[in-house]
Amino acid sequence: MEILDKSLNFIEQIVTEDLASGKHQEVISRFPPEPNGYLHIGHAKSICLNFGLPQKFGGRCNLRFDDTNPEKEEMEYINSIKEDIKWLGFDWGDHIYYASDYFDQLYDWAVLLIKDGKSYVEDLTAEQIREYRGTLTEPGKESPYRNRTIEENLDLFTRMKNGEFKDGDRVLRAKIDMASPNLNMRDPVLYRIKHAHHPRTANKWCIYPMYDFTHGQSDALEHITHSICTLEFEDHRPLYEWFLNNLPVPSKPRQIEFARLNLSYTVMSKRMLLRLVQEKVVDGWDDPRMPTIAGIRRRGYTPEAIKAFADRIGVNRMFSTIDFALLEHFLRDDLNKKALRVMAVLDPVKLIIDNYPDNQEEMVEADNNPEDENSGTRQIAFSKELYIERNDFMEFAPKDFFRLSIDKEVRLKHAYFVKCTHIVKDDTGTITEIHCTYDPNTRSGNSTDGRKVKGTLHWVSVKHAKEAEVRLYDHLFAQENPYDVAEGKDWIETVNPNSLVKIKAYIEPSLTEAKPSVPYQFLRNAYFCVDSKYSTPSNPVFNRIITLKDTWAKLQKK
RNA sequence: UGGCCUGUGGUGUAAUGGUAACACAAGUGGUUUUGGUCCAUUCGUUUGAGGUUCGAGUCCUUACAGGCCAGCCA
Repeated sequence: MEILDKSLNFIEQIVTEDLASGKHQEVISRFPPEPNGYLHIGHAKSICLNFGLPQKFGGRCNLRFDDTNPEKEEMEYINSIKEDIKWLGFDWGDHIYYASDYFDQLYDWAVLLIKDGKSYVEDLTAEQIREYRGTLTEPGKESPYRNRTIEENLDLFTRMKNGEFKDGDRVLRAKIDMASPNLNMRDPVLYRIKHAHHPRTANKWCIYPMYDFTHGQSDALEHITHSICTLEFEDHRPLYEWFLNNLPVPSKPRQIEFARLNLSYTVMSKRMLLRLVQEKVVDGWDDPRMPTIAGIRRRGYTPEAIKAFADRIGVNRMFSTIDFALLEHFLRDDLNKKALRVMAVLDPVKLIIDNYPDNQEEMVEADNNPEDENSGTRQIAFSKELYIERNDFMEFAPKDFFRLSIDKEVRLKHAYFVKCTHIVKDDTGTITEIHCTYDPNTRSGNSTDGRKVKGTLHWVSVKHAKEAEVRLYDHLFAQENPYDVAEGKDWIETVNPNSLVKIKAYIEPSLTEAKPSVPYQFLRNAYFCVDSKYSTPSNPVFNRIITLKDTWAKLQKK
């Protein structure tokens, strides 16, 4: 067990107590996704928790697909989920399971419940069941079929399994308490008829167990010690325990609920994410704007940043919404350490050094990452004509503008000091050329006479630069809380229309060899990575992972 | 007008009956060959009321606020 230098969250405290009391020798958790969509950053929180516990206290975490609803589940999702968990850096070893592995056992237990007089076949329609269920404030009433004989129930349930009835004709229900203030205890449905092809059991079954009848027993079969789920299952805990207490299960797991992750400027509901995909608001589940693991991976987020984030936000039972800026902080923190610094100009304007020899070019040395002394240096071509960022020049500059202006001197990163002499504009008044002179004695970026400059600009050599498509991303939703929409309005209208802007940029030549998942810092601008889906050597595409903090932009807004 | 759960800076998380701490955000200074990084600094008596106690963010009562539940979804 590793040394715990940090206070324990409430679940870790429970685990610590269970280990200390001898109730358990190790912690066995499980991550139980339903393969009906892609995993998102909210799942990442759960994955870090469930896989983190055994890493910290000893034990293991099973991966278990909760595949009890064949109408919504697909192999594509199973595969993506496995890939995403691995990418985050977690390993389930041999412990991969499927709820469908337990369908036979579950069926036997359903029969046992019938024999014990604790469950019955229901003939009422779905709508009638709803009417009989009562409301939040009124008790339900018992079904006329509630007191069928055991023999009749057995016969009917067997015939349900044998496919003698159509979808929806009958269900199997537990016989608990129609007057319970907890709706989940008002004779919950255990099995429903679905003549559907299942991704794993194919056409073996036409009846499928409900979540409630599956989850706890699956946990018990796997000897899960702590079954961690989100808060909305809190009301299901009495039912979870009812099954464990009324069935001869091999172990008694404990369900513990925690609050799911909410993040500002995004949504975490699989239903909503699916709609964004289906209506092509985004470019698939792995669109770099999506909060899915696949999306943020393609965007260039790192597993380390996500894990540091998950660690910081903690685990509790309070409803809260985390500031997206906190996730961005951990991203920047990690990228700052790793990203190679390169130069690229996203909104170019030509800078011409009039006193630099026409056909001369020279190589200047650039450090790859000042945060990493082992990252080395590279050579960059410098010449008479360069591109710099349009917003690094201002014709009429305020005194706190450190960049280039007429008669002002700045440093070209890794190269020379240049001083602007004049500019050239076209008919519309747009600047087309910025003319400068350079000081040959400032090579590598420092003066010999002690002269200082306030500003340092990045640049690329016109002659040597390559073109690339650059995709600039912003929050997928324009408002902090996408759920906050006026009555009658559709949440999809809150999607940020500027969440993706594609531009053409000039990059330094070394970047044509960039590989996906390797982060770069385009100096003074943002972190980028090659897009794994669309980038090719001849047409490189870069995704903006996240901007650098920009104090100047902040000042300008005032 | 049922049941269950939760209330600590702007945001999120600690403090396990004994000096309210940390991170993010925001602001202000400093350093800097990235207006990045880094460093320093400012910002809350814990939802309200009552109670127990030498002592309460922590325990009790109550009010208020927020969340979840009436799928043959999970």
